[in-house]
Amino acid sequence: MHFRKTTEYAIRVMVFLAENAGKRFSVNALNKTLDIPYKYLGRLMNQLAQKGLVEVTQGKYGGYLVNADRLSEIYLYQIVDAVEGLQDYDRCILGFPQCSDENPCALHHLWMEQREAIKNMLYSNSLADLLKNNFSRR
Amino acid sequence: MHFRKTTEYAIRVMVFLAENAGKRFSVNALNKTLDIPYKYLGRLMNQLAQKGLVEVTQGKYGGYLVNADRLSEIYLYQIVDAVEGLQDYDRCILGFPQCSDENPCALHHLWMEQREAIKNMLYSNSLADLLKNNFSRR
DNA sequence: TTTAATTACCACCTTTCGGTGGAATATACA
DNA sequence: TGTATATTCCACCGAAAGGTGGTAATTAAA
Ligand code: SF4
Ligand code: SF4
Repeated sequence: MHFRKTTEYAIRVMVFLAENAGKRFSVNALNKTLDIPYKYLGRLMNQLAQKGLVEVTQGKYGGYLVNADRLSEIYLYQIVDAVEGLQDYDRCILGFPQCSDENPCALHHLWMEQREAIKNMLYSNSLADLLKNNFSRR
Repeated sequence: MHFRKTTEYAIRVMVFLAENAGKRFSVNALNKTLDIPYKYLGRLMNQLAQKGLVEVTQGKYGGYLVNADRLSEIYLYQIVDAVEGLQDYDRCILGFPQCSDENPCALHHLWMEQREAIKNMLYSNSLADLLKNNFSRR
């Protein structure tokens, strides 16, 4: 029960860029401060740029940044979605075809409760919320 | 964010055996009703048996079972522990070395809340609880 | 216009997880 | 004692995730 390593990397980077909103960082710089493998990070940043979560400038003195005025528009679920997709959050633990809220297996309620809590956390917190330590929970 | 497939398999089997407590099932029988690859399931059952979560009898008419009077002793965390270990549940999402409850990153509180909720769910529900739909949550 | 710093792209390697095949061993019972 | 039905064990296969290397394209500025 965990996020993929790549997802952790992505969150790490995004939180860092949010804390330094407006400043531009090269992969090299990010690699040094964030302890994520250089080449892998490069690929990841490219992905995040293509999904529109960070702005990129190429060439010398180029790099990645997230603008301060976008912090409240970028939610955690978008970061997760960009790297590992959101499918798993609607998939069931036992995967029986016949099941539903009306015809649940022994774990249904227990499991749904946790899943919904996590989904809710991802959907209700933007980067701005994180920085404010303004954690909305419900 | 998901359990390993193997963990799902394990929970599936254990819940099934709990629902049919006392009855013995061969891998073949389990494979047919639970839709888990035959050989892989065989290996998994062996693991569960070695961890003491199921009783096994070898040879003809042999198979696996869980006794009715053990249902209240077998907790979800034991099943998870038996197949994927519990390490991930104490590992942090960002993995910075300097962090703690006193010196948290922007995600700390948010993340800990979910992690603890899941751990609590695993630690406070036995197979007997599942069957009773008697979900203790705190 | 050349150079240095940087992203973009593509192919490949490694590790881990899920899955398979086959033979050895155990056991009930005819 | 022989046979059928099981588990057990070991080695291997395949797919997916994580990670690396090399080179082309892009850009600022000397
Ligand atoms: S009842 Fe719920 S938890 Fe159980 S298998 Fe169906 S969707 Fe999954
Ligand atoms: S502060 Fe908490 S969430 Fe953040 S890196 Fe440390 S342990 Fe993880």
